[in-house]
Amino acid sequence: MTRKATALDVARRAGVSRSAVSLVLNGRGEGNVAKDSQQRILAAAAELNYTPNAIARSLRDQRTRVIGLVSDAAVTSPFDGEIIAGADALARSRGFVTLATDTEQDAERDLDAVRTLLDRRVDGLIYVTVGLHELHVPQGMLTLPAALANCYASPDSPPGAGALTSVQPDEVAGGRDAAAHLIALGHRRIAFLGGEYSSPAVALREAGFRAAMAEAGLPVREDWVLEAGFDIAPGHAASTALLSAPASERPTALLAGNDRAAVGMVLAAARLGLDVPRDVSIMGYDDERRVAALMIPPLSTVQLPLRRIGEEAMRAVLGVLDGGGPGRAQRPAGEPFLIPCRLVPRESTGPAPA
Amino acid sequence: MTRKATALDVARRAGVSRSAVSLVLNGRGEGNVAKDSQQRILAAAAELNYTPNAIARSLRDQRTRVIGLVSDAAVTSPFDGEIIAGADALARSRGFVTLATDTEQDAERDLDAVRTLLDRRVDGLIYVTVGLHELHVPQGMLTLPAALANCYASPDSPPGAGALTSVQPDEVAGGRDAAAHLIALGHRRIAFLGGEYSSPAVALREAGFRAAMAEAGLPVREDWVLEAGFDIAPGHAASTALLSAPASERPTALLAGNDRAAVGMVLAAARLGLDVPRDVSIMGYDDERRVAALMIPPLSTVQLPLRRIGEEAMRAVLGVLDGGGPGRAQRPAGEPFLIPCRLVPRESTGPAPA
DNA sequence: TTGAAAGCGTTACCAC
DNA sequence: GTGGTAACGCTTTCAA
Repeated sequence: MTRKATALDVARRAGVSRSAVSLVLNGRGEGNVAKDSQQRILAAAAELNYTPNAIARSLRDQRTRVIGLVSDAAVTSPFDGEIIAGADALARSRGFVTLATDTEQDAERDLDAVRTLLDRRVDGLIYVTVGLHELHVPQGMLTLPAALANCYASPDSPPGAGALTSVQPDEVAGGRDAAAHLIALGHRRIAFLGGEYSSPAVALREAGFRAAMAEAGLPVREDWVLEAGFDIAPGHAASTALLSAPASERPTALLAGNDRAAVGMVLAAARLGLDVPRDVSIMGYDDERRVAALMIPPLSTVQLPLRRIGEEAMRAVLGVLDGGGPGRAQRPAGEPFLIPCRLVPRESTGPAPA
Repeated sequence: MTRKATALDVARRAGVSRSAVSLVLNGRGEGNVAKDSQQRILAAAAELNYTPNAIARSLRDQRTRVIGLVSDAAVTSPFDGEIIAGADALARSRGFVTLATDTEQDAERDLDAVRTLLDRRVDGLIYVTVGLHELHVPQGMLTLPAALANCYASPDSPPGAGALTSVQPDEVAGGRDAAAHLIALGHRRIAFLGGEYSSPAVALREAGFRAAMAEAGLPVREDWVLEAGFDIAPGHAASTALLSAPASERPTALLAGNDRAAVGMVLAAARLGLDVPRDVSIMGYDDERRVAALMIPPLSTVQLPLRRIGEEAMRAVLGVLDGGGPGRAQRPAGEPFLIPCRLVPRESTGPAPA
C-alpha cells in the first residue's frame, strides 16, 4: 500500500523537470523535449507505474470528466439499469466516467443528489427515471449541460427547463405497431389491457392502438380497453375475466401493458385450457430480459429502447462539452427526442382463430 | 451558468480571511472567530450559495470520500442492482459517494476499471458480481481498503487476496431451510431442480438440501436431482417431464433454482391440469422483486439478502477508513462472511397430497 | 530544449 | 482572534 508515484518522482528519476514529464506524457513532447529525455521519461513512468492523479488534474483543468446521473430508482430496477448502462458505455468510450446517485423514489432527495453531484463538480448531468415520467426539474440541473432520459420537464419546472434535451421512447408508434401486428394476423377482436394510467406511457400506447384500429376500419370495444396492471397477478386477474367468456364473445388477442402482465395472461389462458397462440394471441411490451424471449411460448412484444435512450441522453450532454464536434446535427431544443420501439414478433401471437 | 462562489468570495463579502471562512463552515469557529464575524460569514455563504469544492478538498485531504464499485454486469442486472443500492445507501449515510463501473462481463476490462478508479483516487473498492462467483482479484484492489460482494478470491489471485473480506449469502443454509420447509409440510418426494451448476451456489444449496433430507431420514432420489436452469423455459421443460408421471410416481414438491424457473414450473403444472399447491408444491429462490410475491399463486421462496451483502461489504471498507470505530468487532480475515437467507413461505407450497 | 513559477480551491499551521 | 502562507499534484506559460 505504498504511496502512488507523482510526476515529480518521474521527473527526478528521469533527471528532468516536471514540465517535461507532463509534456511527454500528454503527447506534446515532440519538438519540445529532447529525444533521449523523452525515452528516459517514458521509461521512468513505466517503472514507477505512474498515472496522473485525476483529482489534481480535475482541479487544474476545471473539468472532471465525470457525468452525474440522478435516477429515481434506477439501480434497483432492471429497466433503468439498461439506460444507465447505455449512458455509461458511451461516456466511457469518450474518456468520461459516470457518477450515479439513486433517490430511491424519494422526490425530496433529488435536490440533495443534484447538489452532491454539483459539489463534486460533474461536467454534466442526466436525470434518469424508471418509467416515462413527468419530472419537476431540480433547479441545479440548469446550471450545466444536462439532459433528461425517459422523462420530461413538468410545467412547474424552473424557467429554462423546457429547453433540456428529453429522450423518450416513441410510445405512440409502439402501441400502433403492436396493434398493427395483430391486425395483420387477422385479429379483429383485440383487447387493450394497458398497465396503469398513472404511467403516461399507457395513454400514449392506447392512442397508437386506436390509430391502428381506425386505420384498419376496426371498431374499438370500450369495455375491452382497461387497466390490467404491470405485474403478473393483475394481468392474470384481468385476462381471466375476459377469457372466461365463450369463444365467440371473447377477444382473440390481448395487448398487455408489459411482459410480466403478459406472463400472467399466458398463465390465465393455461388455467382456462386455452392454447397460446392457437386460441388467443398475447402480446407483451418492453422485451424484458430473461422474461420475454424465455417465456413459453416466447412472447411477441415491443422493445423499449432503453440502452439507446441512455446513449442519446449522454450524447446530447457530451455534445455540448466536446464543443459539438464537426458536422454535428443540432437538435431543436424543447422538442422530445423520440426513439423508435422495435416490434419483436415471437410465438405468443399467431393467426386469429377462424 | 455563472461560476460557483469560492471561499475567497465569501471571505471578501464578509470582510474576513479565507481561513476564518473555513473554520466557521467546518464548525470550528467557536473560540477561534469573533461572534459577529461568524454571523457575517454564515450570511455571506448563504447569500452566495456557497458550498466547498469537493475536488479541491479531495486534493488537499488526500481522500475523496468516493468508494469505487466494480461490477461484472450489475447495472444491467435486477439482482446486482440491489447489492449496489445497499452499498450506496450505507455509503451515502456516512457522507461517501459510490462510483460504479460495469465491465459488462468482459473479464479483461476489470483491470482497466480498477485502474480508472484508482486514478480517480477512490478511498476504497468493492467488487460486485451478479451471481456468487469465484473471482480472479485484480492486482490493484490490494493497494487500498477493499471487499468482495457476492464473490470470493480464486486460488490464482495475487497473494494477499485471500485476506479480503468476502460477503456471501449462506447458500447451504438457504437450501437446507427450503427443504426443511417442504419436509415440515409433510412432503417426502422432493425434487431438487437446481439452476446451473456453473454457479457455485447450486452445489451449496444441493448440499443443504441433502443435509435436510438426511436429518429427516428421507431418501434422495438421484434422478430427481437435476439441472433445470435459471429461466422460465428450462424450468418449464424440466418440470413438465417430471410432472407428467402418474401421481404416485411423481414428486409432490419441486425446489427450483430461482423464481423465474419456478414460474416456468407453475406454468407447466397449469398446462398439465395440476393445481399449485394442492397437487404439487413449488418453491422458488431469490425472492425476486416483481415476480415472487406477485405470481399467481405467490411463490414460497428463499430470499437472497442482496441489499445486506452490499451493505456489509461497504461496512467492511468504511470500517477500515473510519478507523474502525469504537468497540468494532473485527472479523477474522480470510473467512467468508456469510449472510443468512430468509425463508419466505407464501402460497405456492402447501401440505403434501394424501 | 529546459526549468521555474503561477494557479486551480481547499484546509491547517503559525505568526501576529 | 485574526490573517497570511504552504501544500496537495497537475498543466501551462514564460523566461532563460
